[in-house]
Amino acid sequence: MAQEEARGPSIKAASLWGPAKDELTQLLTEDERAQLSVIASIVRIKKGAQIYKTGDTASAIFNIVDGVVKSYRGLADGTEHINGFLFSNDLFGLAEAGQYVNSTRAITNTTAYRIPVAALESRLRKNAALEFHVICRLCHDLRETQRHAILLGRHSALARVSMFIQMLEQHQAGSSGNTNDIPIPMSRSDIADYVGMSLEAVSRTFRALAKQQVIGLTNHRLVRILDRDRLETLATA
Amino acid sequence: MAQEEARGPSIKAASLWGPAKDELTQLLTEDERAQLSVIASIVRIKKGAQIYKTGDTASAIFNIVDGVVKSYRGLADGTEHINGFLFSNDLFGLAEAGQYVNSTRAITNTTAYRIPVAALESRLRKNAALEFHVICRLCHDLRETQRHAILLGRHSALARVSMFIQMLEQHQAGSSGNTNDIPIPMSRSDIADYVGMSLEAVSRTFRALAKQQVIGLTNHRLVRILDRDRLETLATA
DNA sequence: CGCCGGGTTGAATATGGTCAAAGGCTGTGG
DNA sequence: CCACAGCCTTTGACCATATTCAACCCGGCG
Repeated sequence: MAQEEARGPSIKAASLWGPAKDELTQLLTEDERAQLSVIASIVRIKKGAQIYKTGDTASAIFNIVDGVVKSYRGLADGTEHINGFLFSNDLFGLAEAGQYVNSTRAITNTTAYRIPVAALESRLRKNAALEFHVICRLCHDLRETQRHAILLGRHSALARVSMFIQMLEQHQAGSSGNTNDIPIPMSRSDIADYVGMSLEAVSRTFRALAKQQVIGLTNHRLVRILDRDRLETLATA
Repeated sequence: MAQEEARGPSIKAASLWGPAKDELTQLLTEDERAQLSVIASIVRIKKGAQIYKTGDTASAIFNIVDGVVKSYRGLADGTEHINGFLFSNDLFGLAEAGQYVNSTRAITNTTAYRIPVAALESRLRKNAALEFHVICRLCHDLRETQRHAILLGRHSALARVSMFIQMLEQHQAGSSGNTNDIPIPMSRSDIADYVGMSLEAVSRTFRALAKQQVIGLTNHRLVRILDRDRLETLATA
């Protein structure tokens, strides 16, 4: 199939009431994407650059075209908790009382739509259909955050890392053709801050999975799934 | 002040763009509450009763009038992960592909509005203002789930339980007058499944906090905060 | 070619999990 | 009204696991 043209902001999510599908569906109509294009601007963020930080005035939300972003919060004890990794078609910029809740930083070079909240809010208040699509997306994010909480609640390191790999795999399956090769754009340290373990434990667990022939590690940034069934067992049990 | 009359479904949340407040604000107008009353019915759920379980056909969402509900998922290894505890003015019944994502069970006797999704969706599609309020509430839930994930990411038992007590305190501050006495409606086992520790560890940690004079434990279902500063320190550091 | 940041590995330690048993509250039935 | 039974909670001892601290390795980049 032909590559989808860049027609404006794109938001995908699993359906709330429709039939179960593996693929996420585009929530926005052509018309909505065009409307949003008018109020949006494209921004390019260099790898490693911070986009905004907790407490900044929340003037816009972002919709990723391409790249990977981490959403995180600095904790009082100096550590960093990563809420989630954001990919194409994701939306970020959640605010509370006019301020961003989390900090965000580009993990790879990233292109995104920047949509000012004022303009967005006025569009939303007039357009019930568009709002409904935003609701669908928020439900999707809520489910994903709940899955993250389940991951963090697991007691075994193998279970956590296995779940993490599965989540990356799903994201990969959605955006490109199904392969067993999963690129790992983030560092071990970022993974550690996401799964709630020390970076050494993450490293050890990856190696343990490789030794058990569950995954292959050609280099630290590429995982090949060798035994999907066993990965599933480790992740769920 | 006089007790608010029961005029129909009630949804509260922290504001997205307004000024920071301690109290949550009522999102629905009198008119919206009246509209929702028409399509909603009141249900009473006995303590300990399951409301629905993961995979059930999602025919309605619920809005708690009074009582406490736990939202949880049974895991493959037989353990139970609790996503959150739900109180007055909370909304629950999140679905994916027409099925409930989580299971829910009443912890105390509970009264709630039951709102069929079909009727709700048709109202939403016609009423942009109502939809906007739902969006606000979903953002609120998202932030709360993110806080839960932060709690689960903390490595120390004292930090987790301290954060948990703070969360209960906030909920208490919102619904009744500010006192230092916090009723604990859920069992140690439920707390354990929420904070990701064994129930024994939860019990030990409560006792440790009591021994350090941070909290007082008149009985296992009532916590009195003795040293709020120290609790804050333990929770954040 | 050598440096530097991220990744891996190792050993000692601490923390919470697990197993086991006793204590206390509640609700029920005599 | 009291006694008992069952469940939840607490406590203790031991053990498994991940953290910590530290050294080393590797790969990429100047």
